[in-house]
Amino acid sequence: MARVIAERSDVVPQLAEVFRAYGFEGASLARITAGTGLGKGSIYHFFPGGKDEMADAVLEHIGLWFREHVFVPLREDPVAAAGIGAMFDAVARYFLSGRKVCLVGVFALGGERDRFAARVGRYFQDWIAALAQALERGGRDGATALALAEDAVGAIQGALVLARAADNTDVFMRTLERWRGRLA
Amino acid sequence: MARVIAERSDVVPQLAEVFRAYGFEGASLARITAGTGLGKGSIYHFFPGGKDEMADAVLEHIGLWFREHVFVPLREDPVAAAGIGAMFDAVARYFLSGRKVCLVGVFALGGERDRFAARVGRYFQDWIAALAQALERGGRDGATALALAEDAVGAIQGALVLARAADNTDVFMRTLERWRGRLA
DNA sequence: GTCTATAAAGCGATAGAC
DNA sequence: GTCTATCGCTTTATAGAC
Repeated sequence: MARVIAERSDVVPQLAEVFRAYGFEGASLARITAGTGLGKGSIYHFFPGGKDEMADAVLEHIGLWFREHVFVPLREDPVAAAGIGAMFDAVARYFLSGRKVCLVGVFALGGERDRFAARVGRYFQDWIAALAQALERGGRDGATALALAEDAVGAIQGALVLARAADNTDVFMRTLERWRGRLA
Repeated sequence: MARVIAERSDVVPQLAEVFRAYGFEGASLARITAGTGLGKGSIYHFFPGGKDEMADAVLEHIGLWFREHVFVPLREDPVAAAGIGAMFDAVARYFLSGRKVCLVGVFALGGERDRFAARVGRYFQDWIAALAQALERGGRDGATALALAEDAVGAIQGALVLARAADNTDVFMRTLERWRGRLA
């Protein structure tokens, strides 16, 4: 009988979806084995530290994705406005236009914050800093750039809350387009 | 030995703090009895429907508070700008300047959304509608008023996420003041 | 690397005495 | 209205065969 041998890196995105769907406390081993298709034995082979290590790996994976697709373009695109445009495109794509929720935001609001404080804090801090730097390169003064960056990143998180509350992604896309305009 | 007899209405705010601190799944009966100082027997006497009924009572309690202190001033203050100012004051007070998280937002992002969809959806819908109406009374056209209301309510939710992620309430108060200015 | 079996603890909820 | 004792189930995590 043929069988597929998994790697740790294959499991992380699947774990991310389980944590996103149920939260940290709600992501039971039963749901994790269902979502990954692996038995407990395999899961604990990859993550001997249990759920904490799984969630940590997921947060690291998300951090890397944002670094590559959002923070780096913001910091390094020679045309600052193009980097900002890339950010909005990447965000719309990543959150599936508002259907998918931000796991870092979920962890920030929940009791998991303290446990994962370092990664959660750094994610937003890096995002705001990268956007502020791009806005400054685009010609704004430092204080305005920082305020706008804080507002835009917060607005994206807030729009995800509203979209999920209303079960309607339109509010997320409308918010994204309004902020695209404000930052242009 | 003297002992205090509790009423259902005394317990609801304490339950709110437990749900806020641990989320719905994380709010175990053990934490609930610790947070309320009541045994399981008393808790189930007040809420025979268990945790679902407790959370529902908490959401209703929050809804009533916002209706009284936020939505009504927005809709009925003869000076629209004064109603909007009252909203920002009430919000800063309610969320303890960003130290306290929005339970409705937590439920919206988590797996609890579907279970409490009606209350969660209505909370934000009513808030946005009341603010948009006040902005329109203040002289904005309908489309602008709605867009601004959506942005402001989303910004408040997003700022709570950022404040808790950074463990720093300043970002919440800064956001509130910027939006107070934008809506003035 | 994968699985099943199992342990020990915690879970939500109920029953019944007071 | 409050409590303790208890039920049955699920939880995380481990052990050990393959």
